[in-house]
Formats: sequence, structure tokens, C-alpha cells
Amino acid sequence: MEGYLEYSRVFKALGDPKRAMIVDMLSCGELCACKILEKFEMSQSTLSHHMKILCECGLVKAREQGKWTYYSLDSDTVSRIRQFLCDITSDKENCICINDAGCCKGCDEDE
Amino acid sequence: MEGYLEYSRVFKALGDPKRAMIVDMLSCGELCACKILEKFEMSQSTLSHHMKILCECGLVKAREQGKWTYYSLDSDTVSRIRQFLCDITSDKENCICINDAGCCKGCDEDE
DNA sequence: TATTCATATCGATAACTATAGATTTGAGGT
DNA sequence: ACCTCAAATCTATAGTTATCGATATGAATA
Repeated sequence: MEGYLEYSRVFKALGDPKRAMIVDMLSCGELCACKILEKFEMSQSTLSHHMKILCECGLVKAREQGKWTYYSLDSDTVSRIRQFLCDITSDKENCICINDAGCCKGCDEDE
Repeated sequence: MEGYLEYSRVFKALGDPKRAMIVDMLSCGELCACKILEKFEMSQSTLSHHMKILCECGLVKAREQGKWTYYSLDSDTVSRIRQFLCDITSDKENCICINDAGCCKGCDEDE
């Protein structure tokens, strides 16, 4: 459940269309908050809240320089979340689904 | 914003660790609801609610047979969400971040 | 040091989500 | 026809989230 919890936080962050769009905007390089804000009809405090969620789950890094804060994707988290998504959606050995074999009464075809 | 909205619903569904775990369980093939329920400390109504969310976003398909409902991953949605995740986290041509070039006053290094 | 500006934090509120118990639905078996 | 059982739906509730205006912080600058 540990891995699920960690990565679910990243998915939850991406579960808001505005945040997914912000991630997309950051995919080519870092941007400062004011540049991101221009793209949205959203108050400054709301953007700050969304950026906090993106940072707290590890997807985005913040770099402060003077008055400005620059945001960029954390490539390490990006590759790990991609891998996790593939893992939980791929047929595999040692899957949690076969850890205890057999089906509930009634689900087997010979019942 | 359309694509973001559609795929965010999938991410939102995966944003709950129990649902991510259910998806993992389904990755090797279909399972009936009762089998899934065995793995969790959760009421039947709560599981039903989670399955509904997974189905509504398109990640999971339900197949009813007699009294039982069998769930499985929708491989089409799986490949599309994988692609979307890669898209929004990869450097690319025609990115929304460069649609209007230039930065806000103060963000350019020559300011 | 007082002002300005970018950003974060606080406080309030409305909307949404997870949860479980109770009820309903609908298929099979007796 | 009735009973049983799996699953969905309904109802209520506690907890969480998105949002914004107001305020605080902290850096640059006059």
C-alpha cells in the first residue's frame, strides 16, 4: 500500500485539469509563476495553492530567485510515475492479483 | 482544455490508493467484485462506489454475468492515458508553453 | 527605511468525496 | 411464487478540496 499511496498523490495532483495543464506548460522548461498565471483565469492565491500541491507530491520543483519563483518538472518523479502507471496496468509476474489463487465461491466457471 | 479534462478524470480515479490498487489487481485479467472486496477492509457499497468511478472515467469495463459483475481494464484507455502522461511531461514541438513567446516583465534574464 | 511588487499564507465558504448502513434490483435456485 | 445472494443505489455524515479576498513575507529599489 506504500507505493500506491505515494504515487496516488501524484495522480491526485494531475486529477485537476488546470494542474495537468500547468504540468504540460512546464514540460519544455521552467517558468515563473507570473507567466503561468497569465494563462489562466484564476486568482494568484489559487495558483499558489495549485503549485503547492504539485510541489508537495514531488512532480514539480520550485526555485526562488529574488522576487520570483521558477517552477520546473522533477524528471526523476516523472520517470517514476510513468513506470508506476505502466506497472499497475500491465500483466506481470508476482501480481497482487495472483498472490492468493482461487476465486470466491461462485466465480469459478465450474460452479 | 478538453483533453486535460478527459484525462484528468482518469488521473483523479487513480488518485485514491485503493483504486490504484484495484487497477493493479485487474492488470492480469478480469475479476469479479466479490474477489476484489476480499482484499480490502471496505463495505460492499464503498467498493461499488469506487468501481463506478473507475468505470465512469473509462479505465475499467464491467461485464455482468448472472448475479456477478466482472471487472477488467479497458486497454484502449490504458494506452491513451499512458500516452497522455508522456505527452504532458515531455519536451515537444508545439507545446502550449511556447504558443506565446516571451516572458513577463522581470522574468527575462536581461531585466 | 519606506515603497513596490511577486508570492505565500490565512480565513471563510461552497462544492465535492469517501464511507457505511439501509434499501432496492435483478438473477438463480428451491 | 418465494427465498437467497451479488451488486447498485439511496441517505446521511464527516472530511477534503477549490476558490477568492485579505493579509503577511520577503526581495529589490528609490
